Amino acid sequence: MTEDGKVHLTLRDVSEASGVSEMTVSRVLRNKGDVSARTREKVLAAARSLGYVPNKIAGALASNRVNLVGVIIPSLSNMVFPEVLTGISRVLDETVLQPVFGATHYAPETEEKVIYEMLSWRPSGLIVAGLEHNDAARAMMRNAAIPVVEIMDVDGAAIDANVGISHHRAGRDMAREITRRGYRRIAFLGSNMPDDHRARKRLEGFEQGLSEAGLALAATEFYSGGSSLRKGREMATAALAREPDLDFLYFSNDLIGAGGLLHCLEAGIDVPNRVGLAGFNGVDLLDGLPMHLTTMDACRMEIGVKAAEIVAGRALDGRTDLPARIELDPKLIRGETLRPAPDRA
Amino acid sequence: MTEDGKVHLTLRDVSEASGVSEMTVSRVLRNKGDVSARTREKVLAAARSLGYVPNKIAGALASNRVNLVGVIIPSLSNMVFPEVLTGISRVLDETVLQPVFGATHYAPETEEKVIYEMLSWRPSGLIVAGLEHNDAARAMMRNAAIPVVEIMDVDGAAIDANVGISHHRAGRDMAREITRRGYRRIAFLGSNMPDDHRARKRLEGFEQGLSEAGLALAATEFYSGGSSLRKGREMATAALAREPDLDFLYFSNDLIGAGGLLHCLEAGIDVPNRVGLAGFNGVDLLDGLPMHLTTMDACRMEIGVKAAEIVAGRALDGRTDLPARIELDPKLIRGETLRPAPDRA
DNA sequence: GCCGCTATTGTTTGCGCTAACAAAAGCATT
DNA sequence: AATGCTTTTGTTAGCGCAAACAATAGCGGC
Repeated sequence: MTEDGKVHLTLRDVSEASGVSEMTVSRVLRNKGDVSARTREKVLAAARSLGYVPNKIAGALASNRVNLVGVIIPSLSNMVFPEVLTGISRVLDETVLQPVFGATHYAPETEEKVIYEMLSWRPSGLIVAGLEHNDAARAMMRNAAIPVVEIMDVDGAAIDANVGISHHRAGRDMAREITRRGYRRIAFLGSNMPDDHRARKRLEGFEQGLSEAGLALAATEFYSGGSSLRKGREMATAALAREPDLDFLYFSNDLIGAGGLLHCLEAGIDVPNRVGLAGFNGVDLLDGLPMHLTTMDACRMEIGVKAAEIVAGRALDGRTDLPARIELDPKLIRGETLRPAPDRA
Repeated sequence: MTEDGKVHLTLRDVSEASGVSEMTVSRVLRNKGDVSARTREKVLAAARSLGYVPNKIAGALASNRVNLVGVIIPSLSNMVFPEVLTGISRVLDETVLQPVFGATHYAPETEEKVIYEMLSWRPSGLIVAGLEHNDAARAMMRNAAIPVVEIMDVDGAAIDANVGISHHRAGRDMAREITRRGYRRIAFLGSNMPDDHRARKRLEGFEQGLSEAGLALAATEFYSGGSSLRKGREMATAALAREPDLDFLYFSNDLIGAGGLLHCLEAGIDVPNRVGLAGFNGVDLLDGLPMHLTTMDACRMEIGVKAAEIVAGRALDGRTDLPARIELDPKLIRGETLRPAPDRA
């Protein structure tokens, strides 16, 4: 079947092969407008036998509509984002829109470039992780005249719409849970990436929560590069060596938290009584460790769903009634690395 | 600065603002052809102050060149693929090409749709995971007249170029290592997805390797859904309950393997003497477990790099001297869950 | 068979840009 | 100042498709 020879098949080829006008072919292939069943069959048969694939570049230019949604996140290898992407896909799959992904690697200049590239394809919407962008990026998104949803974080001013959790609050709430349970010598262990604003905000909120209880961080430990169990182990080891009387380790994510937990268990430390631990994210990949790590769910899937709903609703249905800001509730997952709370009246 | 008002800025707007022709603006923004420094400055200033973002849709149509490379993989949330994507990005970042990702969720019809969508954007190349595709997908890729690289797997016939490892061989080699070390009651534990052809090939190779030693699988255990430590634990528990005299558990990936390992350690089983374990992939995220899991490196990063090099070399430099098939060597990572090999003459 | 409709098909135009070619400007040499 | 170059800028046409409008076919009622 599938003739070669021609390098680029166009509507004209299908039109000639089926004996109708290009416009009719176009209508058949897009299911747009009325076409008689007989003609439709003829056209589809011709298109199929030629192996014709429509040229969306030309279609987009002619119709001034591009059914793409740019999704810009720091990293594809961070376990945090796949779940957000799943939420986005789940919603967009029900529409004509398609997500296109770009990664910034936590670098503002890279983010600017990625946004520029995305916008140069004139997408129907943009979903961007975080509220921090450089001026150029911010200006481009403001001028783009498409729905822009900033996700993950709500601590700051959004350009357009915003869906996420307050990382500041997440940190503060965790601090309250920890202090309320009687832990007093508390360490923070996390990444030292200056552009991981959400981790920074959690730390700030955490410190605020501690200070409300009259406490300050007893130790901090930072690492660079990607997370892994090993990094968590090393940090826990180092922190406990330096400050042996620590009684709580708060990690900036679950993977390093799990590593820290493994270290403590191996070292024969009584968890959660002698030392408690907590992470962040609610990564269920890790469910299955000897002990459930205390963590806080970041509502990742739901963030993706809500963000996609806003983009789809606005871009496709022209809805203007959709919320511009959705703050979700990170929920504490108690696990077994946090002592039970004391009874209170 | 950035004037609003106009919804769509075009070259003409920049041209009028800077007092030169559209063509000259186009040349400046693409760094193409000679433009005097003075004109260049004028144009760039105008473009910047207007907030102009070129329209790649129009550019691509006019030039018949689209600097995108479609990358089609089963899943973004499988820990296996981020590393491949990293390899691809690393190479393409040095070129004008940009990767665009699509996920098939291991469903051939979804794959067909994703390939169709990708091709309708007329990309410069395609990188597709696996060698198994339905007829329509295969025909489209054959007719696309662009470089198509099938990755991960080399056990089968490729459409165009092919980079990967032999999963059949990986399974067989692992069986040889295991039997050589004296394990005899061996179980396979993996996913039951009918369309995970690479896992299937590993199992087939594994069985062949066993039969060379006069053995057969003593047990199999399958799961559905995503991998997690918990799944691995459950499968190990179930397999050992059913066949208490098993002395080896071969898992189809590292995550479930790690779960199995945690179960064995907790149950007080002597690893690797009473029971040995192995996984597949070489996921270094998990480095940091109480014991290093034996596994086999799937060369994921290198697969991405080589595939991208082939696409870039062919699409950009018109090179025809690039290899059409690259088989990489999966390397055994011994870890500590496999007994030492007996000495041999 | 003619009218007036609706269902179906066709024609023209232009989306915003770049390739190819055309023209003009700059500049040293004679 | 005219010549022959190179460098810089402009003009024309068309990429493949879909919107808007135009035309034709089909069909029932009289």
